[in-house]
Amino acid sequence: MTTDFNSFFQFAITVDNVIFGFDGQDLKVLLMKRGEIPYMDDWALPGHFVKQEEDLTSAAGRILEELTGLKSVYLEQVKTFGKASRHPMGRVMTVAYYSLININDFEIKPAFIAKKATWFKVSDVLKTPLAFDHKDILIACIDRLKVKVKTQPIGFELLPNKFTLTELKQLYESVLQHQLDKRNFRKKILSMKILIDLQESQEGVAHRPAKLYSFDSERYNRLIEDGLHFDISYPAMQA
Amino acid sequence: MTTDFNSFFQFAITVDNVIFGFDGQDLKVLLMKRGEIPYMDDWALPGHFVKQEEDLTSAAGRILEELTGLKSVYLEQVKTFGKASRHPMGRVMTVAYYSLININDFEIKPAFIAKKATWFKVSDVLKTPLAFDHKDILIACIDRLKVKVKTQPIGFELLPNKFTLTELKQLYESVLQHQLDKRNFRKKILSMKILIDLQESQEGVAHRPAKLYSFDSERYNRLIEDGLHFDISYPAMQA
DNA sequence: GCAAAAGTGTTTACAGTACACCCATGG
DNA sequence: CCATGGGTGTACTGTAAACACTTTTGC
Repeated sequence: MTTDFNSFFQFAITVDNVIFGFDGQDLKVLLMKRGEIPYMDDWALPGHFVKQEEDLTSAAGRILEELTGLKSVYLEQVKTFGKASRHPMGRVMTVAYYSLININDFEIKPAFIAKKATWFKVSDVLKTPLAFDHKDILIACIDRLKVKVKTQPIGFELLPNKFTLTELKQLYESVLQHQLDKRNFRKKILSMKILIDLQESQEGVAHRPAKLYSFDSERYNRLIEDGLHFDISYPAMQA
Repeated sequence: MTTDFNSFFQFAITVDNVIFGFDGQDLKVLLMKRGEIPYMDDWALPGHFVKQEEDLTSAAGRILEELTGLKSVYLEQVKTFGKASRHPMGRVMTVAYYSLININDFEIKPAFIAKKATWFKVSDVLKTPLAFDHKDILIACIDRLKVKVKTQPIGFELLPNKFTLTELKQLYESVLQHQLDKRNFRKKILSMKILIDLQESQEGVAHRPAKLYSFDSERYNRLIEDGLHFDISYPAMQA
């Protein structure tokens, strides 16, 4: 009975992290070039083994911080992948997380530059193979992000503190893969009253400068309690 | 390096399964009385260790089938719980699934009767303690079910093949914890044209017998491709 | 004929949609 | 003065919401 019991304790757990960023134009994902077998030289999601005394959530945070230096960013567990054959070196399950970071706050830590951590356009990565089952993991995280971004104000995590409405719209379009109508989008967002008008404008652009806004999370929380329905849906489409 | 690597392979993985049923009145969950330490004699979710050569998904299906004899029921992975301290006997992560079964199809397998597998009203279980972190797991599964049932036609999994519109409404009310307006609910469901009118009625009830319907999944799939939005939301409320 | 649940329509209000032109700036 | 993207309003349409009475059966 005891030996039987011990035989179950032979799994390894990894966390793989789909780190999303937004460059003002496209949704991006951070990949690393593998320096070891298996899948040597293939692109892979950043990830690592969970340590014996480490909470799962802490492991996810650790991976992100080791790589980017960022703490307390948006991090959400998505799904656990556990096919017996998924890892050639043994029985390894992986728990997929995704995180949303402001691409400007970020610099790749020196220790990881050798591993060629790089941003890729999500749409490009979907066309190329990745190590292990990382393509499946990426797809699961994209799908979750699409659902989540429509009903929770997490899109702001991908933007700088100060942003324009056009940037916000572009962000939603690149995540949802749908065009949004400019006037309807502005009307909807502004009517929620969850943005602070910073009374500032862009500078040095060769066109009428856009107003800058920031997200008012305290106000958002108050409004949610009063029954606000945050919902960005893409029936507001355009040809 | 190799020893280091092997040191990661000391986790055990379990699957815990929140099995939901519906008795026509309330949403129910199946619990088992633990016959061993830790948490001897406490109520717990059905679950078991994942075996070395077993896919995670297969393990979830196996647990369900061993207990109920049911195959190919609705089964969805929800979340993995991995606090280092969550299991007193060692490092055990658990992957939570929930499943939806038709309570009439079901009988507890003899091997499990000794373990006192029993249905409880979900609303009652939420008021009592459970073994391990199973309360957290249950809550996560309820939350997921609430979200899912609104936008996917999974509620039918909990009903007999033939059901009345009142039963369907009662089901949604017990899952969503909101009253729905009778006329608006009927109008909405029937306008989707995803139910087959069986041209039969209840028998032996002491009031006007209700018409029986069944869910037309093929038609549903066709309509979804044509852009049907399945959405049962509870703004259709009543005092 | 009474109790109990099934079944049925209309009106109102709000939110989603479609759509085109003027404005401010840099070069 | 031209190119570029920023910013604005209105009319229409469809769906959600509120709401009360009649019907059918068993006893």
